[in-house]
Amino acid sequence: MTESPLVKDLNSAQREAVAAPLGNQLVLAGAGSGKTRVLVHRIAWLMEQQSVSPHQVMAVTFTNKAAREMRERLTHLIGDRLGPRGVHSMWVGTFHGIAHRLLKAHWQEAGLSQNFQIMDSDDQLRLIKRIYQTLALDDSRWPVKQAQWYINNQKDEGLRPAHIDPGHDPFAQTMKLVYEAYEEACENAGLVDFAELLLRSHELWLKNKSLLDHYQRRFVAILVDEFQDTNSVQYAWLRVLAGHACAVTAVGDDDQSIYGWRGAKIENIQQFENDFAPVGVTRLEQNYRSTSTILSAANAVIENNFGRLGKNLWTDGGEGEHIDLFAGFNEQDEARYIVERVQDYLREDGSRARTDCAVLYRSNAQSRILEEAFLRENVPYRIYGGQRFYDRLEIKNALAYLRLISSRQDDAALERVINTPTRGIGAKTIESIRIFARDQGCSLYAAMQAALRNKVFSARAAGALNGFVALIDELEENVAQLTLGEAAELVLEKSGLVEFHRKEKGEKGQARVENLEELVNACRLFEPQDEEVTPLQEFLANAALDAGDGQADEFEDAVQMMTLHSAKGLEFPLVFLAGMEENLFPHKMSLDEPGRLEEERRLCYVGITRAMDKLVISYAESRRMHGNENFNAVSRFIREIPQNLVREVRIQSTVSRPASYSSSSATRQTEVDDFPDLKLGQSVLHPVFGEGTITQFEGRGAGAKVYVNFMREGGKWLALQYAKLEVV
DNA sequence: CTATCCTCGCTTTTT
DNA sequence: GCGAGGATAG
Repeated sequence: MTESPLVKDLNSAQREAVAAPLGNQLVLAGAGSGKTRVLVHRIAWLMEQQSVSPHQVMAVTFTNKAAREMRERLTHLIGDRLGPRGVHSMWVGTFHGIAHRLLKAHWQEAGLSQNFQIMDSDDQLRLIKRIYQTLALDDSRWPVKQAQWYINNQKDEGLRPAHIDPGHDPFAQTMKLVYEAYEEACENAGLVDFAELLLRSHELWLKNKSLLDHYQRRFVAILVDEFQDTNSVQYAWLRVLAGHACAVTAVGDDDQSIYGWRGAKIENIQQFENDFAPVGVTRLEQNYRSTSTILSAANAVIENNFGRLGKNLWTDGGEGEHIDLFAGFNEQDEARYIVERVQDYLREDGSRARTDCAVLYRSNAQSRILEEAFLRENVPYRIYGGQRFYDRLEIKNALAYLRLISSRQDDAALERVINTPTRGIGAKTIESIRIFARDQGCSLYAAMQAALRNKVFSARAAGALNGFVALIDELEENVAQLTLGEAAELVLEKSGLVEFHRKEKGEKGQARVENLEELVNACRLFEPQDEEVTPLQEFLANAALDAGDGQADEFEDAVQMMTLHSAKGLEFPLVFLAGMEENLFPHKMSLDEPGRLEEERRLCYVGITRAMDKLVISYAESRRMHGNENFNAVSRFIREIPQNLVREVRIQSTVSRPASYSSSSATRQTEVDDFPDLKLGQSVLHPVFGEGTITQFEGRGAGAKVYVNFMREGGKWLALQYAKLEVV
């Protein structure tokens, strides 16, 4: 093996992966095993030892964040050897970003219009809704969401309407019809959805051999991150591009495949070994993140899955602390405990930060209770995920104005803003424009102008429409001479969007105005890379492909809250896994199929392996779900963790949990036997009535009642079994 | 056109 | 139980 300074600080497995000969490589990289490090070093090594030049390298990731990180680390490691364009001489990006780049360069060959726009899933849904109207389809029989799901799935599998044989299945027949109409509408409006980017560029290569040949010659080395998340088109795309001569390095972890539900195929890892043979395989199993206690728990849980490629994480670090397990009386109790643990953790050592703590949960709905608990104790928190910046209503409206200015054919954009803010163009007027456009086979904007010329509208509607056309024309004229930031500011002012949201009552309007200001700011900071298109066009494409997360309050020291899915790839010294109950995690939708249950288990594995020093697992014995009280059993995943690693935490400062369960009975009921912490004169907290004092007792066991004198609400009798009293 | 009521749905999410 | 989006009345 060549001794290069590049591989000096790597362990032997990493070194083997980095310095493997120029050929196809599969790197099975466990959680926290230095996977990105290996990818970056592999690129450097190929350049140094195999004289691969930067522009012969393509590195593909799934998220913009991962692509950004890779670029940064490459610049850090070999920035001085990358030439004048730095890291931009390589193609480093997401599957979608790279496909977009190809389509922009070869729009003619791909059969697209020159200024095609990328449509996000929201626009896509609106478009399909409109198609439902033209086809007069019943959306209660065939939900629109399902049609969207269907279309995206077909595209992810590489299928066009022509490939689909619906047989006698009325659902498939209808969906095929929608899919066909949808394609036509996209074509006419110059719109391309996410899946289309990949499918279209894949087809481009297949039908244009000389173009494919060009790229196959160009790329000598292709590296793919998170290979277990690739779907069918992505895999096919890669296989075509790589051809027979290119060296592909695929890095992935079958145990961390958690996106099967959106088309990712773990099988692609095994498939890779066949299709790209000969393939060298290396395993990265040494973990640099977690204590051995945490790793043992993770290994034990994932062990229960079948058909794994096999991998066992180990560390030469210490054992660390036990995993704590807390049983909350209900979800409020659980949330309160978590907040308390965070406060203790910070109090123990002044150098610790709130960002060191993360609360992970299975579904977004769980965040509210946790949020309230943090809010009550004035602990700053930040929720990741949820609505993304560019998905916010006000931002989408603003972008739609910019899109319309940049492309008049963009019907989706026109529909969004023609009457936002309201300017007296009603549903009827818009409908007649739609009909006109359909008859003429032109864009809505063109139809509107033609209809105005033919004077088909009432004086009022015509006035409003003329105003709108004048506005868009005026904006376009001015925007051409301004910087992007100034242009955005002008558009927001003149369109009346800022004014519209300023007048909105409540804090919501305020927040929206602030978001719009943030958008102007993003425009100001935007640095165009591409000289082929206008900065505005480039910005719009970027906005469509970028979640734009991490906008506000990024630097505030706050506890991190997120779903298990969004935690993938991150690490925290202190991790809470909340809501570890059957039906919630594993989710009840995943219980019937073994494959889906295994995916839940992998999700649990991902969660456990996020923790560096300390893991706290919790569940609630009673939980309100969709308005009903549920008594869920303890998650099977908890039972899969060896007992000796776990310390059960008893409740100290709260109402005791119900003393006994009759575990034999199928429908388990909470039985209240006694509440040792409750006595006369005790101060208690009620979730609705607030703070009060116990002044009387009545009854025992399940029928026990207390009389509480509330500070705000006065005295009330409460059934202990139902009232969620907390000792203060 | 806007305000309000009502219904619906409800796992995970990137691009 | 809660929030979003659609339908309906004003």
